[in-house]
Amino acid sequence: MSLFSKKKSISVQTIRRLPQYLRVLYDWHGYGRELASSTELAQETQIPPIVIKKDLQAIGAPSKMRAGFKIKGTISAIENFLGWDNLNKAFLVGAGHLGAALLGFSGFKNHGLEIVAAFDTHPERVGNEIHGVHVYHTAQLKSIIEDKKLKIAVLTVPGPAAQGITDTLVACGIKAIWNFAPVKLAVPKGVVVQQEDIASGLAELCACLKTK
Amino acid sequence: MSLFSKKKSISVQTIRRLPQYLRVLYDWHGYGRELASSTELAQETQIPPIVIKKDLQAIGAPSKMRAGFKIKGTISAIENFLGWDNLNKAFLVGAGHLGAALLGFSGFKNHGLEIVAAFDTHPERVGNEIHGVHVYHTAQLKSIIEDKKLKIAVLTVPGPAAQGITDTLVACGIKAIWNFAPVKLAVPKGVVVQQEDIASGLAELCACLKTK
DNA sequence: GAGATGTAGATATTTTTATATCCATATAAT
DNA sequence: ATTATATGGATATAAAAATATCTACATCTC
Repeated sequence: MSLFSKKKSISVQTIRRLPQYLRVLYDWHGYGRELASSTELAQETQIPPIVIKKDLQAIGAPSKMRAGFKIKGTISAIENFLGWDNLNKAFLVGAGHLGAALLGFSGFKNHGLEIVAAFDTHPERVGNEIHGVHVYHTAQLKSIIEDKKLKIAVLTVPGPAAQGITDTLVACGIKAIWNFAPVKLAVPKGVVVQQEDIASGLAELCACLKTK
Repeated sequence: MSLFSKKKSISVQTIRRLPQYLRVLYDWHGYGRELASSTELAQETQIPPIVIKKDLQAIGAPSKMRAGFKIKGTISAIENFLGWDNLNKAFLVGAGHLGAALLGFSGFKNHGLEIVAAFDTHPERVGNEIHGVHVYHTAQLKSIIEDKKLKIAVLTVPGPAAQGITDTLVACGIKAIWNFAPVKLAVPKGVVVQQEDIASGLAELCACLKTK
């Protein structure tokens, strides 16, 4: 029995469902509710109750046998599991339309992310503030990453620029990249890349339309 | 042996991978290449060659036994499967930051989507053009949907407004909704909703960071 | 207090998806 | 021509995920 026995390898799908639970639980918590059951969560999220039960079980959310799950405790369990209970300092590279949209999304504070800087190469963007976040020139990446101790990069540059920026980020010691460019990034082992591909969702929608 | 035997029920994951193949194939096609193998695609996309082989097999992409897959034919097969070989007229509701970013994304033309109208309620947005697309008031939804024979809705409104707009869209006969609001939409059977949840990807990234 | 009810917990089963293995064959090198 | 090689095709295996089933128990109703 090792210290690593805790690692039950929670499935990716489970992880992707957690934010959905969180949203509903936040809502209910705001109304002063204290307990919620899998079946109630199922009604709200349209996810089968058995799946919810297993997901919450997997991350060790505290529950009461008959009464369901404690809302406050479940929120804490999810936040803790995702590391959303304390803020990671992040920055954004590529302050174009999408970048600006992300900078304007206030919800990240609830998601463990605090975007404290933005970078771009366009002269008309550099030096401005977008939604309260200063835009630096990309040339300053290294110094500011070190200075502000930034950990997570949000990449919203055009596809052709993505790999070049990534190489710079890796050289700066960044270990986590949230990539919105439609490019598969090559990174050394130990660097986590989360690919956000808008086309995948559209493909799903279109395929569903065609077969229907 | 029915006529429906063709329906091999292609997996969602396969569908979500198709756009990745497409991007690489477009690129190679642009260079005048004619043949590509699973292993080559695997190198470029970092997807295991066996998966690629099965995916392309599943949608019936034409191939040559030894030489690999015909790039042109594979592109056609994917485009045809996804219905991306002819444009669907779409519109966008919610011309905020994210909406504007999507309107500025020219790539949709390659993805079977042509956004020909936008809607919003803010007086300062209504009447403007964003990236060449006119912004109408949401009150005009019904008439313009019918007038322009629009089929697909892209929903980029704030969460609280999403369900209300959805009800209107359903009443207008819209059958496909691409939803970027972090809300699970309730729709009648027969209406396809594709949920785009940015928090899921972030959760994946954070969980990956924590367990590493 | 007794029983009905709905819940989490644990386990088992099924389904889906990914991965591996072997084979026939077209191509390229010799 | 001959051989080596890399590929798609087909099948089999493994892994992952979803779903079902059963049990024990806390709460509620009467």
